[in-house]
Amino acid sequence: MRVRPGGGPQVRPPPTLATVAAAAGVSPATVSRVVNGVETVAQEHRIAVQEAITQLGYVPNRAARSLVTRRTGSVALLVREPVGFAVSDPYVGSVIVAASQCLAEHGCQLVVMMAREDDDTSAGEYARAGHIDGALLVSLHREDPLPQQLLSAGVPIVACGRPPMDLPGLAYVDVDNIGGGRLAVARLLETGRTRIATVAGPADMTGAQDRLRGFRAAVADAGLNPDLVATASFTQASGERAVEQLLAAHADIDGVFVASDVMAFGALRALRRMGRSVPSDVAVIGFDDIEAAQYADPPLTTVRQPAGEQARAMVEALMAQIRGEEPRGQVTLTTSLVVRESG
Amino acid sequence: MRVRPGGGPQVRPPPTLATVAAAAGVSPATVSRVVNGVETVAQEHRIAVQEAITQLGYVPNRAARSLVTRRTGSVALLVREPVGFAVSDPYVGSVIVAASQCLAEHGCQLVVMMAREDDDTSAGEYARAGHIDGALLVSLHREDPLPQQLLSAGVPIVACGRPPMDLPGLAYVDVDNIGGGRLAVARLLETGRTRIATVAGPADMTGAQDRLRGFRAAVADAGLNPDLVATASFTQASGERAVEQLLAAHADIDGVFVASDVMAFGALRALRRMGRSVPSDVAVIGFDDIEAAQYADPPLTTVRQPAGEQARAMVEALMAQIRGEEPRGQVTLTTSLVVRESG
DNA sequence: CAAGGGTCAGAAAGCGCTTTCTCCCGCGTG
DNA sequence: CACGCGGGAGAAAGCGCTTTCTGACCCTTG
Repeated sequence: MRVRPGGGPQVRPPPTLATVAAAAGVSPATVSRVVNGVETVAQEHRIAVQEAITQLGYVPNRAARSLVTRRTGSVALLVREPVGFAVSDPYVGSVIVAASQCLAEHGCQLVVMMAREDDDTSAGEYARAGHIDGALLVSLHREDPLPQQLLSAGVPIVACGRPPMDLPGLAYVDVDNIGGGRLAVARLLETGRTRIATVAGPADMTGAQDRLRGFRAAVADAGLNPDLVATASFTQASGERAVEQLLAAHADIDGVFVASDVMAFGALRALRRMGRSVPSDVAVIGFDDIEAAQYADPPLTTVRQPAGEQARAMVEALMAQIRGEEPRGQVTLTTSLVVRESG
Repeated sequence: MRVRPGGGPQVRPPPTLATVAAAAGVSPATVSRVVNGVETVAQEHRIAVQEAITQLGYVPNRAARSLVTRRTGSVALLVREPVGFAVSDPYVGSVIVAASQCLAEHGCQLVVMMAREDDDTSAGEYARAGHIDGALLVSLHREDPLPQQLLSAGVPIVACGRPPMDLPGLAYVDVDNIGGGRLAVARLLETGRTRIATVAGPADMTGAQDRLRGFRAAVADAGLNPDLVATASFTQASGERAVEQLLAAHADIDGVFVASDVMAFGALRALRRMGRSVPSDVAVIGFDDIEAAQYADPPLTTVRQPAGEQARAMVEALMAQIRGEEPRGQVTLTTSLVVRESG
């Protein structure tokens, strides 16, 4: 094919290393050295090359580079969730944004891949095809074979949150969910609540279970009943339903710890519908501190997890692994209480 | 470097085309033909190669392939917005998810890049470095030089929504925002509203302006005052403020068209705080039909734009361009009204 | 003045793949 | 029987880059 058939205006091919070398009057090797910041190049040549580069608008071809260096400069973010969840959950969204920013500082790109029911192997193959230097794993579920696959293929990975399966070598960055649950209960106790319930997340996600553990421990410590528990699935609708059930069974509940802000929005709605005022009748405390929490009605008191910090820690851990350093393994970040009006 | 210094378990390098060829007793060229589905290979060899591939777990190296084919199998999604917006705006999120799905069906990956204040050229360079077959542009602002850059570099692009700048060759997929604005007003009129206001989006975004145009036209057609307009920035907080201002200036407003669901949530909150009940005192109609709209209190009546369809159309248009076909140029999808309880 | 050492730049060998180009072989045809 | 033709497979030439190896040159030193 000499000319693109229906293609638009003819575009001349982008300049290559050789073009630059010719323009600067040096060898391709020298240009490569300048581009890669190798020190042993005479000042005079360095300048000539740099001028040629800017003048020609040269940009190194990544495919060619990665073919020889075995590094691609991109990192995958694998969301192991059947679609939509990732982007519909604001906390995950924040992690994605922050990770993307942080990777950019390392000169890396983020490739976002979501799980697909019909083709569960594609992510693994993609990684193994060498199109990626490493991967960030989000929303892992217990039976997912992917982490094991990547681990044994030697692909550097870091999980977001403590993974639900038992893989000793798997690095992760978690937040202190147990402590977060305790924090919420402590606040409810402080404000004089004595019938404290919780809306927990799914049973196969470690974060959700840890929050529940923290809740139970703190409530039991206070000598109260730790079994006012309803389970939901991190969506607003499920949170709404869970609170309805809780109040139907125990009309005297005066405080609820809801394991995510999005579910807490559902909880607020259910309470309003059932004629309870927040926080005077029932206090509500969420988890995440997503942006919308401050715009809820009333503004949501919540346990803050540091999305940005978590993303940053994950990226740093991953970059270290990619550089071949011994991974630091597991990191846990602290959570904190943000007091607003709901509880 | 013979051995990775601190690296984990030793991993043998992935099999190459040559490995497979040796195992199958054919030449590398034949393996390549089988992998790429070229017909002129004897059945016998084809089978031998396929067996060798599955047995060795061979995955083609994308960098090597793209070096020669000049195709990478990945497409960028460039969000031209200073961070966070993309993922915090559920509509954009839905488009991302749908585009990613649709691209996967074409065997392509999505690389998500957000604008960064400190390095505005990186996206353009990345694209020109040949790491990408084409790009989807989201949230374009008027002064953005990127589309022009990509266009003249010959990179196939498709914009999400009609672009705010004048670039004849730029393909895009828009939704009928004007019609959507009219739809909302028609509904408000139907339910007997006579003092109809709107919360509009930013002035430099075409979608926002088109919705406003539709609003104005329909209100004027009905012989009502088309100037009850407040401007906000597509965030919940700004929507809340805008409605406050509207009601402060015109206490008798009985219907509001809010140009996005997220802003409409803010509007609902402001109305509640100001003691107006929805929809009996003031009807509220949003735009987007994001998932949360049905969980609002009251459930939000809204103008639906087809996120999935839009993403799909964008991807198809882009793939056509990549294949070198004459681009179909501009597409506009219809919007529809989803009646719930708020208006 | 010769030998040794240190700097810096070019030549060239690939990285793993696709894609010509070439060749071989078996067939039908004049 | 010689010839041409075409299907199918291998040889080999790169794609654009990095990196080792080699070598030229200059400076220091005995």
